[in-house]
Parts: sequence; C-alpha cells; structure tokens
Amino acid sequence: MLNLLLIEDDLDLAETLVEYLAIEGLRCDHASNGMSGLHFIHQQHYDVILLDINLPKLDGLSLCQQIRTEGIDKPVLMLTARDQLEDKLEGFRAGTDDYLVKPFELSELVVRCHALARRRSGQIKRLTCGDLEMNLTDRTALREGHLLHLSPTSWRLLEKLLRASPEAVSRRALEESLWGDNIPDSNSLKVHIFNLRKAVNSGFGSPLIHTVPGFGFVLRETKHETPH
Amino acid sequence: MLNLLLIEDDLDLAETLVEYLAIEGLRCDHASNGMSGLHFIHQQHYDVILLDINLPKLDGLSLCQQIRTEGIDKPVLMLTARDQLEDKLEGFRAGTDDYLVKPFELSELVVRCHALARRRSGQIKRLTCGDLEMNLTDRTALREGHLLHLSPTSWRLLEKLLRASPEAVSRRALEESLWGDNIPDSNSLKVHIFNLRKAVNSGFGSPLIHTVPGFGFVLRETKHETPH
DNA sequence: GAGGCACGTTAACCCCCCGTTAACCCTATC
DNA sequence: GATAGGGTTAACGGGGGGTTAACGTGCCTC
Repeated sequence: MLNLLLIEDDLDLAETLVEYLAIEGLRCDHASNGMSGLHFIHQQHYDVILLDINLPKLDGLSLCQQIRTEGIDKPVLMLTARDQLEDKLEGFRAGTDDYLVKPFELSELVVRCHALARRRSGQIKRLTCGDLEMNLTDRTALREGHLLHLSPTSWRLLEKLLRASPEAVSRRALEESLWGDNIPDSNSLKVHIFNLRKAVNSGFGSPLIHTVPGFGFVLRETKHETPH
Repeated sequence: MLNLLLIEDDLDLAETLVEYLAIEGLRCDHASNGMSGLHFIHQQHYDVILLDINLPKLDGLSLCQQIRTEGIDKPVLMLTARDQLEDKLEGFRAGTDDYLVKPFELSELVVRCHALARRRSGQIKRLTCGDLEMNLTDRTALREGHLLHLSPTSWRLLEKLLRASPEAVSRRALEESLWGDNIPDSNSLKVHIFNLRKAVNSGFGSPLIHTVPGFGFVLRETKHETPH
C-alpha cells in the first residue's frame, strides 16, 4: 500500500483528494502549508509527495529545491493550476518528477503515483541482479541457471532486496516488510539473512548480498577491490 | 549525455524530434516500428524510451508490456495523440512511466526525459570531490575507483564534509552532526577525523581532508595556500 | 494418530569491529 | 619553558553482526 503526502492549502480540494485516494487504497497524510509539509517529510517515510505550488509559509518550488539539496530523493508530483510551459519547466528545474495541471482526473493521479513509486508489482514479472534471476510468475529463483531453494521468508526478503537494488535497504525497512508493525524483538532478521545468504551465495563465485555496517544490506554485483 | 530511443512510425515527426533533441544535447536513435524498436532495446542501453502507441508490427502498449515482463525496467515515455483518460490509464497499466499527449512542447519533452533518467539510472545519488566519490544509494565510497572501508561514523563525517565542500565545517558543527546535543567532552572528534583521514588519504596521492586552524576542517582537492 | 519434515522463532554464543577515552607527542607562540 | 591547538597511538569495553542449535508448530504422509 502506498503512503502519500499531500501538501495543499485548499482544504476542500485536499479533503476530496484524501478521501478519493483512500477509496483507491492509498494512505495519504495532509499538510496545509510548506513548512508543515517539510516537517512531515522529515518525520516519516512517504512513497510519493503531492505538492501544490502556491503555498503559504514556503512555496512548492522552494520546498522541492530544498529537499533535493538535502539529499531527499523522494518522488515529487506537482499539482497546480499553472498550465503555462514556463511554469512546468520551472517545476522540473526545481526537481519535480511529474507535473499535473488542475483540474485533473483523479484516476490519472492515482496511476501516476503508482508509476512514480515504482511499485510495478503487477507489471514486473522478473527481477534480476547479475546472474541472479527471480521469476515472479512461476515463483522460481535462479542463479547461474541453477534453481535456488528458498523458504517463504527468504523469498520475501530477496524480493525486497531485488526491488530496491542497487539501493541499500535498512534493517528497519526489511523488518517492516516482513512483519509490518509487530516486529519481534529478537534476532530473527539476522537468522533469515543468514539463511538467505546461504541459499544465494553458497557454491557461487562472488557474494551478491552485502551488509552495510550500521544500516542494513544491499544486493549488488561485487565491484571494486579495496587497495592494499 | 542522455541516450534515447524513439519508436515512432511518423517519419516527419521522428526526424523533427531527433533533430531538436540533438540541439538540446540528447542522442536519439530511431526505430520506425515495434519489432525494430524491441530489437534496439535488446541491443543497446538507453536512458529513456520514447514510445508511440500506434505502431506497425507491434503496437506500443504491447511492446511496453513485453519489455516489462522481460524484466527490463527502463523508463518509458509514451507519446501519442490519444488524449482520452482511458487511453492514459491503459498506457500506465501497460507499464509506462509517463504519458505525453501530442502535440506537445518539445522543451517539456526534454525536461521530462531528464526527470525520468534521473530517477531510474540516476536515482544513484552521488557526492564527489576530486577523485573521491560517495554513492549514497548503495552506500559505497570510492577513491580512484577503489572501495574505501569506512566505519559508520567515518561515513557520517565524510558525508557532512562532502555536502559542505568546498566550504569548511567547524568542529562544533561536526560534533553536533555526530552527537546532537550531548557532545562528549573528550577528544573523540579528533580520533574520528584521524581515522577518516587514514581511510581517505592513505595510499593516494594528495590529501583531501585539510584542517582549518582554529575552526575545523575542509574537504578540498587542492590545498589552498594561505598568504603570509 | 504417529512420525517426519519444513519452517519460523528464539536464545545463546562468539568474534571482532568500532566508539570512547586517556595518554603522549609535536610545534608554534609568547 | 609554559601553554595551547592539533596529531597519533593504544587499551578497553560494548555491541553489532554471524553462526548454531533447540524448540514449537503446522502440514504431509503413512
């Protein structure tokens, strides 16, 4: 389920949007001005940020620029009544990913959100990383053409890592994707990672699962050598 | 420089587009039907695929679906005269990332291409200084192409310094970014800087981390000589 | 219903990395 | 030579991360 943030000062419009999105199965927080929106962004994880341009406190363009310079790379979709070419160009210059002119069709907004969130769960049938290949339709995972034996949780872990690849995934995110909100306070994740490593790495040349100290794990082909 | 593929059967339009894109500094191959487009995609790397829907041999929607099921996750931008809501929804259902209705402004096409490319392949967020490169997405740091081994705190220090570069950062600011309000009253920062120096400078030609006496540290390629 | 199997969970253990600390060293400055 | 700012080194202790085994549960088979 996608988690959205709507930053919009028109309360009527915001309410309508949030309600409609809920029907479509999308969670959506709402901030009514730029500063508050920024606060939300720092506070919580969102898959997509829906951003009006005309906002009190901090306008949408500045907000977008700011989070980009902060290194926050979340997908941003600008929603605005400004339909001039120059407005759009400015939006993209500020670092937005998409630009939708009001009034727009709600269903178009929804599909664009999904496209931005890269949640192609329904679309992508095959995930790969190096010589590792995961086939979602027949639920098989291959390495160098050999079938891997994966337990259900190992499978889910690997899928999560593959979808994120080459991005690293935090321990937190992995735990949430496995157990949702009730994360066990044991070392369960460690054991699952261990099992997954055994299944994916054992017998093959280079390891694909790497740990990122103090953060989590990455799936990627081994790259450069350390000096010395 | 971006590398695009345009799949479009209207040869006049295609020519115009390719020429305009060249002026804007974007390379663009052209395929005039779906099968040929598919062939190009398999053959070569593209940052973004511009896709018409009405195509001979293999229509755009099917083509898009097919590459998605093949696991090819390249950004696709559909360019079409079909402006009905249902057409757009179908496009996104087929797995496109963006949808632009003809006629469109060429400059909008260009900025959308950049936005798409940045998100997909360029989702990789990098910070660099000279031959030092920090990859924030997969959390690796390279110098002269060699992987650096950094502890979590070394990583945070380096990130802070890179973000500020070429400006100097005060000791105070560094300590706050590491420990927030409860800064230890020992020489911990000194040791961390020392370790970071060892990791970043050792074995390489010129040092990158310089101390600013009485203030803090800078990350800079060439040492700035202070006049006496 | 008994046994076997696969799987998730938990605890226990170990190792070594890493953060902290304190000490010492060097060098400039007065 | 006293002092202060900065650099270097080593010891220690905690904890992050890896590994293993035991246990329980559900499911399948016989």
